[in-house]
Amino acid sequence: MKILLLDTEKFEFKAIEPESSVYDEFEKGKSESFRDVLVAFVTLEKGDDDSVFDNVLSDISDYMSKIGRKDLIIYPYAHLSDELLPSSQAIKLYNSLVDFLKKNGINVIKAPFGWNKSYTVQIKGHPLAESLRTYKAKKGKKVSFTPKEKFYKFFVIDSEGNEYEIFKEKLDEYDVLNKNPALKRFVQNELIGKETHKEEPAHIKYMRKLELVDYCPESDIGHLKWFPKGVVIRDLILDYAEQLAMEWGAIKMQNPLIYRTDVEAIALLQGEFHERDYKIEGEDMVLRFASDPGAFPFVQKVSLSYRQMPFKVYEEAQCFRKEQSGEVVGLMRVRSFLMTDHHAFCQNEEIAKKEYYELSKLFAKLMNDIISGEHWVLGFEIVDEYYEKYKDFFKQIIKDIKKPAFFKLMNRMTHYYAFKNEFQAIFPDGNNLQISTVQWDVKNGERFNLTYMNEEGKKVFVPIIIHASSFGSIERALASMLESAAWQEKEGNVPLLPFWLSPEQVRVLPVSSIEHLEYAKKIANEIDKKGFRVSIDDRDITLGKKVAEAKSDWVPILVVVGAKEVQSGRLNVVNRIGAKIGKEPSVEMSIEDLLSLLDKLQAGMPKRKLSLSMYLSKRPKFI
RNA sequence: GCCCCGGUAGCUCAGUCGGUCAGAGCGACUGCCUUGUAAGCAGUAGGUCGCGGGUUCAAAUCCCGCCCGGGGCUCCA
Repeated sequence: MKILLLDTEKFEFKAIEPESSVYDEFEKGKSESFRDVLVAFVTLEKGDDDSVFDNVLSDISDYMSKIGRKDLIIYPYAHLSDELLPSSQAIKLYNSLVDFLKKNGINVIKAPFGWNKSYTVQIKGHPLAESLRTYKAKKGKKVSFTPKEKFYKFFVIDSEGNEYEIFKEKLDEYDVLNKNPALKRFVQNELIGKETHKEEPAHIKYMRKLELVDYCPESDIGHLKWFPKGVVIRDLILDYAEQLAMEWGAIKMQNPLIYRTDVEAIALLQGEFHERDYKIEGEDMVLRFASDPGAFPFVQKVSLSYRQMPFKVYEEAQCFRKEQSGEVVGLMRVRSFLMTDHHAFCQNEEIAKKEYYELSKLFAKLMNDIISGEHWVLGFEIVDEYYEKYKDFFKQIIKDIKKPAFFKLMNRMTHYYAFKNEFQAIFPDGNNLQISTVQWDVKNGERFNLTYMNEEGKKVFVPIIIHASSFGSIERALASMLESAAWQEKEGNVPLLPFWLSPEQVRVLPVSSIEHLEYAKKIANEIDKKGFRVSIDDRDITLGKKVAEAKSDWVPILVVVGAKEVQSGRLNVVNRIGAKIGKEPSVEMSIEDLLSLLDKLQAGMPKRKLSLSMYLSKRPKFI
C-alpha cells in the first residue's frame, strides 16, 4: 500500500462518471471542496490486506498532530504503483480502511472509489507538506475489521404460513420452536451461538472405524485420504447426483482446477469469496475456490438463445479453500472438497421461480431419504425487499416441504444473491451443518457478461441465475449420514448407512469356514451377479465373532449358512435395517426371496462394485 | 490465526513430582479347536514414547521451538 500525503490549502474534486466495474455509490457530477485538510492519495497493491491498518493509523495520526490538521481526505488513487490490487478486492479494503480510521477517531472524508474524477490541489509551502509512505502486509498476522450484524430481523414461518418474529432474548417462549427442537437448536446456534461440547463429532470416530476416510498428515490440513469403502460411497453419491442433474435437464461440464487472478472475472469472484485462496507461489494463479470461476467463463462463451433457456449446467467441482487451521474439523470443514454444483441461467422470474421451487423440493427429499433422516431444518437469508416481493412463494415452498423455516433478513445485498436457502443438518451434539442450498442471483448475469438472444433478436443479460448444490459437498454429505447413524444409535436403533450406500450390503457367514464355505460361495455369487456388494466371512473364527464384526462394520443384511441351510437349501437372513440394537430379527427364506428383498431395499438406486476381495480373509486392515 | 488439552506398537490406551517404564487389550502372524447369531485357547513378532533442540550422571517423564489431532474463540462464500 502506498500513501501520498499532501497538506493542502485547498482541495477540490469532482466525480465525472464510474470507470471501473466496481465503484462506490456517488452522485454523478457532484463536486466537493475543502480548506486546510490533509489529503491521502491511497494506492492498494497486490498482496495488501488489513494487517497494515495499524501502521497506517499511527503514522497518519502522528503526522496530523505534527502539522495540526483535523480532517483527512482519503482519495483512492491508482497511479502510485503498477502492481494494483484487483478493483473488486480494492474497493472492500479501501472501505474497511476508511471505517477503521473513523472508528479510531480520525475525521475521515472519503472520495468515491471507481470513479473518473477531476481534482485541483493547492499545497502548503512547508517542508512536511508532501510525503510518500509505503506499507507492506504482515505475513500470518491478519486482523479482521469486517463489520458484523448484517441481519436485522429474524422470524419463523410454519407450514400453515404463519409468521413468528423471533427475539433471541426469549427463545424459550415460542411454541413453534418448542414443537420443533431441531429448528430451535438451529435458531439458537444462529442467534446466540453454539453450545460448547467437549467431545469430538461422532462422524470423525465413524469415518475411521468403518475405514472410509482418514486424515492425511503428509498433505496439508483438511485434505483427506479415502479408503476403498469410502471411495465406493463417494462414487455412488456422484452417480446419483449426476443422475438427478440429468433428469433436471443439465448439461455436465468439467472445468480446470487452477485459475488466473489477473483475469477480471476471477478477481471479482475472489473478492466475493473471502480471500481464503490457495495461491500458487510465483504465479498469479489460485486453486479453484468455488464452482463459479469455472462455470461463469464457461457459460459466457456459450451462444445461447431464448430457445435453449433456461440453460442448466452441472459440475463436480473440486474446490480448495485455505480455511484457518483452527476451523478445520473432520469432514465438516475441510480445505479440499468436492461439490455437486448446479446452475440454471433463467430468462425471467417465472422460470427462475419454477427452478428454485423444484430444486428446493428435490433437496428436501434428499435430506429426508439419504442425508439426514428427519434431523434437518430449513433456513433462509433474504434481502428485505425480496422478502416482500416473494413472501407467498416462500410460504408455498415451506408448505410443500412440510417443515417450518427460519428467516434472516438483511437490509442490503451483501453477496451476489438476493436470497438463498440452506438445508442444515442437525447433529446429535447440537451442531448444525449446511448441506444443500439454492440461491437466487440477480447480479452476476450482468457482472460477468452472461447473455442470450431474446425473441426480438436482442442480446440481453441473463437476469437471474439459480445457484444450487444437491449434496453440498461429498464430504459434508458423508459427515451428515454418519451423524444421522449416530442419531439412530442414540435412539436405540441399529446405526447404518442407507442401504444403497453401504460399502458391504450383504455378508454371508458360514458357520464353519471349512464345511460350509462352498455353499456360502454359491449364495454370494448369486447375490454378486445381481450387482449387490456382498462379502463372505471365510475366516477361521467362531460364528459369534463373525456376527459381532459384521454388526460393528454396519453391514445391513447378514446371511448365516450352516449344516441346516446346506441341508434345506434355504437361508437364515438377518435384516438389521430399522431394527432395535440387540433385537435384529432373523428370518428363514429362499435365495429368491432374499434377492427380491435386496431389490426392494435398493429401490433403483445406483450400484457399484467395491474394490475389495469378496473374501474377508483377503482384505487387509487399513486402520 | 489465537487460547486450552492431547500425541506411547497397525488400533484403543496405561505408565510422567526424572532412575527395572518399554506395558496391556484388540489387530497381525503361528499352532490347537471346526465352531449356530456381539468377541474360543495358547504362543510369536511389532515401538526413534509426534519431530528437533536444551537441562541432567540419567528424559516417554522437565524446558524451548515446530508438526499433527480435539475443544473453545474468530470464521463459515
